Amino acid sequence: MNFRLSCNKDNERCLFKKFKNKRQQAIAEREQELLCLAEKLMEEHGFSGLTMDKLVAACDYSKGTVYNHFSSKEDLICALCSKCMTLELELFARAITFDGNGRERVLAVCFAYWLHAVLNPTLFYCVLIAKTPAVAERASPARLEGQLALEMQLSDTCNSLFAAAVDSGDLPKPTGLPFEAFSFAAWATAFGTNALLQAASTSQLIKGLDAQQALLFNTNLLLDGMQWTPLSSQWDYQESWQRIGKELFAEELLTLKEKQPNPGI
Amino acid sequence: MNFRLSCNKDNERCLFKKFKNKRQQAIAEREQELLCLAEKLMEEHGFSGLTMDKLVAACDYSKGTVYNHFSSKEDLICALCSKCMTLELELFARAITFDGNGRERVLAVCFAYWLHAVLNPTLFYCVLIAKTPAVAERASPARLEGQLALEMQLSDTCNSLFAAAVDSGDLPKPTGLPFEAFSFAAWATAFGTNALLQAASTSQLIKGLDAQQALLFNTNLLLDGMQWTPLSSQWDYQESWQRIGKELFAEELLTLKEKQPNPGI
DNA sequence: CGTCAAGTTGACGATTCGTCAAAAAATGAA
DNA sequence: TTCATTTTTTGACGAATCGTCAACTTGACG
Repeated sequence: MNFRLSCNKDNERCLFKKFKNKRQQAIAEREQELLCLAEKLMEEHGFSGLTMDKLVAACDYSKGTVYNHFSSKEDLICALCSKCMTLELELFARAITFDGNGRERVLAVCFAYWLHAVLNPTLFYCVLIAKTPAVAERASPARLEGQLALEMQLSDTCNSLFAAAVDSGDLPKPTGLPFEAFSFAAWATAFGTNALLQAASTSQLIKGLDAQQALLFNTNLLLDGMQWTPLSSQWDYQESWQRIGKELFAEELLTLKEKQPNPGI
Repeated sequence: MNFRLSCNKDNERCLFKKFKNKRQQAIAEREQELLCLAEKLMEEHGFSGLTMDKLVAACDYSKGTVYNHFSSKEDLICALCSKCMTLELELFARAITFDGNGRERVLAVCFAYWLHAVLNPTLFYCVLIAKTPAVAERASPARLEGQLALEMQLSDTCNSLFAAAVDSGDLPKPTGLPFEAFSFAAWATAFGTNALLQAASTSQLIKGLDAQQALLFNTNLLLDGMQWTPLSSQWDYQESWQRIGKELFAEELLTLKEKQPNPGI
């Protein structure tokens, strides 16, 4: 039974929930409502503006009820982190359907990752902070479990792209290391680039670099290093990048333009 | 005068300080003392264990005095972040003296970066957290300025390696982008790898990967992608990595072994 | 010794966190 | 419907934390 719950076929899960107890569903909906509120609070009043007391004041429920959902402030942050990863997962699912070669699909995932980070800077930070011992230590076990499951789904999504590339021969197998090492490298580079660029907007250190350009550039370097064909010298990935934006994320890019009137250099 | 203070010739600065007011120096020393205490508190009681009240209780000074040093808790965290970067700077300075080719020196810097992150996990997290808007917003302007200066010194150190490589012809100039783009890519990859591996030790997601191996592997991929000669296929960088550890960081590696009895796989 | 600037102190009010006994609501049997 | 039982909700409360500030101490200097 436990096993069934943790499987990721949403239909089954929803049916199960609806059948057994509609009460539970109302609770789940309320949780989403609270999470949206929390996100809004964070966006408005900065990070430290997110307070349990404020959340209680902003919603129609009492403190006890809120604490029924989130066992602590840290648990709430982890919940936001999970929400973030769920959104990412959806974007990634769209990204890997991109009509192109394998490398382009990886770029599409990077595009999605970057887009999500820029559109939801607060949530992006939540993921960072949720990894922090202070937070992880105080979150509820159930929440951490859910988080781990999401992480695995995310990395599975990425791994599938690399596995396919190895199968098709576009990407030579690494010697002495599992092919997941490739996948991890790409993830680390994308993550590091996004994180530093987000932080850089604070510190204004790397002014000359456009975020999109930097991520595309860095990823291309890495994939070239893996000798994933076609190499960046043999293919116009700049154009692929544009095409990814147009064909997969037109709507999100529009939202982005509304948010930031001046879109880079 | 202001300019003189912000220059980085330590001698001048120290002399200036000592001459003008020995009182100031006592204060500076006390600040270091408080920072060490704060770090210890964080290590012992987890991240949220670091509390202004606890720091006050642990030291011999009153709350007001502590607040004379750090205008807020966030300011204290930023101070810890600066301490972290200062340590990194020292390690990097040692790294770039490595007796080898240019790529090896970059690896040495990566080695130093990794080593520092593993030896001071709490401080490493401070850097992450200090970038967070919540923290940056509430830190004192002076502190942020110092932090920025340190960041610039760090990136200058890295840039110098890449500039030298471009000059010597080992590294082809990037087309259409400043060569700092290379430096940034390496930084982002190293940062992302370290951060994810630190977090991974929490989430146990990437069990099969050894941290050192992963960082060496990822960096090599990236530098190969840049076509920085000699490529990893033409040179045994695994051996370079070992040599870096032996020749530059023997002492630190010993400390590491004492901390972690089981050194990877 | 007296004066004044600089530095120190810790009590204090304001927030925030998380708990828990009591009240309210939902459930189900008679 | 009625009433007992279980589940959920409530908000007052105590403990911890943050940051302030008026009073106090220190030490430099004439």
